[in-house]
Amino acid sequence: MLLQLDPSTGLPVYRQIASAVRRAISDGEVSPGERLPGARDLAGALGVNMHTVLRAYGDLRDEGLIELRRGRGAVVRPGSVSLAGVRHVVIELAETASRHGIEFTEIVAMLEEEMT
Amino acid sequence: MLLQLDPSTGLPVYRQIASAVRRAISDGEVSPGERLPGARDLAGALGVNMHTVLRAYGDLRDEGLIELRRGRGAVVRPGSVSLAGVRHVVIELAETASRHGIEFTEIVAMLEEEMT
DNA sequence: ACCTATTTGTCCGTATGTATG
DNA sequence: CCATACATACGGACAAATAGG
Repeated sequence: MLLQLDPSTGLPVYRQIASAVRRAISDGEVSPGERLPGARDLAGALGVNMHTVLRAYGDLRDEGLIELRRGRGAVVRPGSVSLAGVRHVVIELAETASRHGIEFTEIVAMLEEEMT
Repeated sequence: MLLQLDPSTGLPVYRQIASAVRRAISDGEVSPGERLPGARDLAGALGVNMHTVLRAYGDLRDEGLIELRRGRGAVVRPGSVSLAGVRHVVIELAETASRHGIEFTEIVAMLEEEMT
């Protein structure tokens, strides 16, 4: 799993890490059951603090993509492939909407039409 | 405004037309106030029936992107640039969700987290 | 202001394919 | 396998809006 940060985007580092992991799961670079790199290792490789990586991992856990247990590290959960792909587009939509100043309720209305 | 159909996708022609027009608006190839090609002309150029184009135009009108009046044709509405961009991502999300079998309510929950 | 020809979307119906029960 | 419903695409006729003289 190759991971790259881009300082020019202005996006928080922990979000960039989470996005990169989501993409890796969605693209099948890491499969359910596999372990992600340990927080210390990844932090060292990226040149950031361990807690920054852990914040990203925590978000991914809250989204249901990975399991996080002391001693075992971060393990990709079954079903995460679909979730990661969808989550990626959800985030893209949220960013697009806020960029254009469109409200959440309006987005939901548009989505409801489209998903009928 | 150049428009191209792809028969291999299996997507309904009227949807392909609507998508292409949305992208053209979003990319600034046509600006608010400008006229879209008449339904007969565009249909002739694409080799489809006039009503197929009109169905696409009707959908775009329902989305608030264009105005449709007989005698005058289809005119791009102000504010359509933002709307077109957002709508494009909304459709992408709807397709991704259905492909992965994820329900509308679940998508809304994910979106709410993200847009807070 | 008037008339008329043209442009253009709207409304009627029809055929075909594709799920659905 | 059949019937039903639905969506897609096409065709012809119609009426509103527009443009030119």
